[in-house]
Amino acid sequence: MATKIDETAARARAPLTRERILRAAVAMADEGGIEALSMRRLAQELDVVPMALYRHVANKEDLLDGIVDLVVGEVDPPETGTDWKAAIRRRVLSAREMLLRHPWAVRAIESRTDPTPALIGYFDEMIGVFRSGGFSMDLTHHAMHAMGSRLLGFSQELFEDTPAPDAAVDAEMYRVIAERYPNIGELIETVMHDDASVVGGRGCDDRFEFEFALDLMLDGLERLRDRA
Amino acid sequence: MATKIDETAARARAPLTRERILRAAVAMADEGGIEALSMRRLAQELDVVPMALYRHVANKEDLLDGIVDLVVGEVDPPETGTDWKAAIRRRVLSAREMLLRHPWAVRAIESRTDPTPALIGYFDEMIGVFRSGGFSMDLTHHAMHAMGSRLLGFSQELFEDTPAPDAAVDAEMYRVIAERYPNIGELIETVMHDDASVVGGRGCDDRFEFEFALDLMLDGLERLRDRA
DNA sequence: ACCTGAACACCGTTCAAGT
DNA sequence: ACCTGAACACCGTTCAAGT
Repeated sequence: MATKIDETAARARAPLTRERILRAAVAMADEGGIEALSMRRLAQELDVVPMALYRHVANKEDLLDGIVDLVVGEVDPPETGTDWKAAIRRRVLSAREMLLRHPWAVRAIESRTDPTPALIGYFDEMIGVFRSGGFSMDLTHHAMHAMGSRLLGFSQELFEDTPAPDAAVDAEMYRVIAERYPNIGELIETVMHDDASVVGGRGCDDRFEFEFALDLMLDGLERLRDRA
Repeated sequence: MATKIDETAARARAPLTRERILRAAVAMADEGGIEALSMRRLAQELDVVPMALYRHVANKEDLLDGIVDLVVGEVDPPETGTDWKAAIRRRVLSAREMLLRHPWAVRAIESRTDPTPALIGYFDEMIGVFRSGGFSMDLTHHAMHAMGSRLLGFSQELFEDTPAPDAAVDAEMYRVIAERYPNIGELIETVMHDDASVVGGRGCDDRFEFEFALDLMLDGLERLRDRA
């Protein structure tokens, strides 16, 4: 009887739309990572036969394009009426928050071969802010590239989610690391020490580090603009 | 008879080793992208039954760890005896060249949940260069984070491989883009114009843009070091 | 003890057979 | 015309049966 009601509810559910599919896909990726998102599991989640998805989505690539656009759309539009620096700063931090909400998004975006509409719009608006901040088109161009590049090549969030299940195991691990990688050992020691005051403080203050990099870049760009 | 010789040659081939498997995997990813790399295709390429790979590799994750370490190992070690700025600069450019040789590497590295040994070593050496350049441990820490972050959130190589098969199609596409995205339109126009002298010049000089960002960051870091 | 074929539990997508 | 079950060509990996 409960089953009967459930079935009725399922059948009465809103009809399948692209929107509904994309939202379910985002939820699925949020929950289990991008590799947990499959057409078949998605169909199951929506109480629908796998092939039904293909009426609203050309294929899986199209689905990925769709969810990328959905989450990029979550980034706040740039504020108008503030100076360029504050506007860029706010927007970049808003983008960062979106990426924290959807940890799979970076890789999903990087896997797109063609830029999606929302992505293009995002860049367009960003360029606009630089321009109205008095940047030449040339400098704006360089600025956009600079803001997008990862200078170490690899993301360095490598040590962020090292779990600390046991202080003793942790200490032993630290000893091993420090022996083989003296510079990292010293760095960890410094960060740990500075961090002693913070409650449960281990590792880095990611938000602080991100803003450090952001301000370094923005200050550098400002200097270049004023020099010209 | 040719078949007979081929079979003999195949059987006489070097025995399966982890090294040989990893090298073949890198070659396969180089050729067809990371999604073309499968255990089964790899085994086929090595004239071996799929299960034979599992003697040298725990599973596919282990294989990916392995090829990440292999390509990270291709990055030149930091020079000693030069100043910190030149050493960092050279090494980052060396890393960039590796990433251009292996376009799949960025995503592969980002998909690793735990840092691999070569990755840890890379960071350790980089930290060492900053330290011997007179950077405090604190500033070194921030510098490492700054060099690793992507401030636009998304990589911006989005427009780089727009093909130019037909000038007329290109012009039409440009008109459409410029109408909808005025700032990108203006940027493209500027870049195209500046680029007129370059032979076949379309799009950005990626190397220049990368060095622009790198120098912006390094100059900013130097200023911070000297201030302290 | 080592090796490996078959099998399992998945994929994305095609296509022909149903309504 | 629309929908969908079965099928196809793949995956990574387990496991039991072979040597």
